[in-house]
Amino acid sequence: MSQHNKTDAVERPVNFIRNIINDDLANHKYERVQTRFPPEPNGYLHIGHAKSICLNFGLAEDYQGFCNLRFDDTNPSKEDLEYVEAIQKDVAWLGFEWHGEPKYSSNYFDQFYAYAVELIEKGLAYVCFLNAEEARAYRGSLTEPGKDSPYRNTSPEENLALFTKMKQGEFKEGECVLRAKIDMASSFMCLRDPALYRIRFEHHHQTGDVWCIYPMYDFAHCLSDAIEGVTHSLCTLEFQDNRRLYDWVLAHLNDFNRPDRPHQYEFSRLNLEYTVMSKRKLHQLVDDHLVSGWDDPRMPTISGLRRRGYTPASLRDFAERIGISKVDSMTGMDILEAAVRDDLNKVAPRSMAVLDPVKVVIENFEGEPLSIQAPVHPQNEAMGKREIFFGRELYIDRADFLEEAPNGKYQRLALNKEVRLRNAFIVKGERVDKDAEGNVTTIYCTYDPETLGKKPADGRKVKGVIHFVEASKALPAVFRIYDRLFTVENPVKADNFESVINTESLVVKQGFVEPGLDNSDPEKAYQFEREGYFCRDNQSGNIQVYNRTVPLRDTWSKK
RNA sequence: AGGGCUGUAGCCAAGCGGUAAGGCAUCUGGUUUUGAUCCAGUGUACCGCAGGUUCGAAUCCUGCCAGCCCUGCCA
Repeated sequence: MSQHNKTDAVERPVNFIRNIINDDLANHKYERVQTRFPPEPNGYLHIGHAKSICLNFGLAEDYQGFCNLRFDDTNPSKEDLEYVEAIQKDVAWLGFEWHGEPKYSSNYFDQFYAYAVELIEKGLAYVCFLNAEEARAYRGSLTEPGKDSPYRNTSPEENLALFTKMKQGEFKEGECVLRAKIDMASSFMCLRDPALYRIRFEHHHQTGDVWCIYPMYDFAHCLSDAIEGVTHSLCTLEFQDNRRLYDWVLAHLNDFNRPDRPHQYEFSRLNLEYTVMSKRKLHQLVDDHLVSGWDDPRMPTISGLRRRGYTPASLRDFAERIGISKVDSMTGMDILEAAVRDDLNKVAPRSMAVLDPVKVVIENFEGEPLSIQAPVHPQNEAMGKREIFFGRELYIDRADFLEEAPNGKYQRLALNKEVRLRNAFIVKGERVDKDAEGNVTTIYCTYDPETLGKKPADGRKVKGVIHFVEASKALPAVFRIYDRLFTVENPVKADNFESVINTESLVVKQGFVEPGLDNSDPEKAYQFEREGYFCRDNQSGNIQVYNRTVPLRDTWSKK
């Protein structure tokens, strides 16, 4: 019990929130840690949510507390069951377990109502009949104080009666709201008598039609935290001002005016280069058919990244690498890509695929294709062997052949030059056939039969290695090569963000894979050697369709 | 005089008065049947700027500059 820290050897990087928690525990402000991940079910989760999920659930794990999954469902006009289901799936896929059943803010609607009544009784809330435009005018501006609503001094008794009528549906939508009575001159705009409840005759996905008044975020969120016993309520920077309202509400309710009530802390949201993170923009991409859906592999959504081939481990590692702070930052894709490569390099079986095939004929090879046992992972023998073939007709990638080697650094196939075929023999380019346009149609080679699994006996050096597939056994396959969705680092800054979409963010290629991939599983990662990490598309059915997750690191083509 | 925040290497990010961690990227060697991996090495960071306090400041104080957020009956 002496340490509130780790349960295992995993050391997570420190951040200011951990420092706060450590202090709180040391000072006995709390004796436990409880967090929550509180998505609004109005869209799919993206990698920015993954950062928050890893933070909240990670803290709960490390401090042996727990973390609730709570749907912040206070606005029935924007929310949908489709999203609550998708969100649960994504959180679970990331590998986190929420505490007990999923929670909903709507579970607490009765309690919210009772707390609203308490505020009214204390003369701290009133029913206001100013319409939306009037309320805006009364609010003042950033530099001028607002004016008190004419309904501000209604008696608690009268307000109670009015609020009851609101609940009973006796007023029209927009006719009135319940407001907190705070300070119309506050420099925090959110403290200028904020609305607590509004009228919405709307069907709610959890509570059906029992309510026609719905609480606002600022009222519902702090109360949900307090009701659940959350200790550290973590959110993003734009809620910094709202913290004053969060504190005000809890401070004025008898149940929660205690030192161990929840406290809110804000960290900066994730911004990733060459993509967008706001739900509005993501919705726009989907609705305008700029992508195939929420799970388009180019989307920064968790479902998109999953379909792209990202693993839960890689996303969690990414979250750890970028850390938590309060700086407005723009994170580079390189960190995300480094995280997947690190994971996939360790776990992905190796295979060979030719994405842009050109035929090779081995002139001195006769007979049936030869079976060869190749390692599934050259650095991990425990992963076993796989069967590949070598024969008279092969495919290699067009990019791996030039009639004439351009310089001494060139390590691929050329006429009169030797190169090793990965996992097989050394071959030498002899001559080519071309079509009318001058494109190479067939490369004729000879192979050295003494070089399977060994270097040439005469000691000659053959530096290059290229990959191939044997033609008669190869499986036709489609490859989807993905690139960044936008052409600029920060699409939000563009005048029209649709004009800055990368038209080459998806390039489809037709080629071949090894026969062993016949029944590869969707979403399972493979390394196609020298090409990158790919996974079978989860919607491709019986056709071999592979999505490129990320190419291999390339320190050579840039030179 | 509106308020709330933030400014540490190309990008993330530790540091909380004792003289700048780490990751990514970069570069250089070595190993290698993936120009990958792996291994070793590699950074003069005016710690936003200017003053001040101190034996000593990225860390404390003052002023300035820059960026982000706040006037939904959205979250």
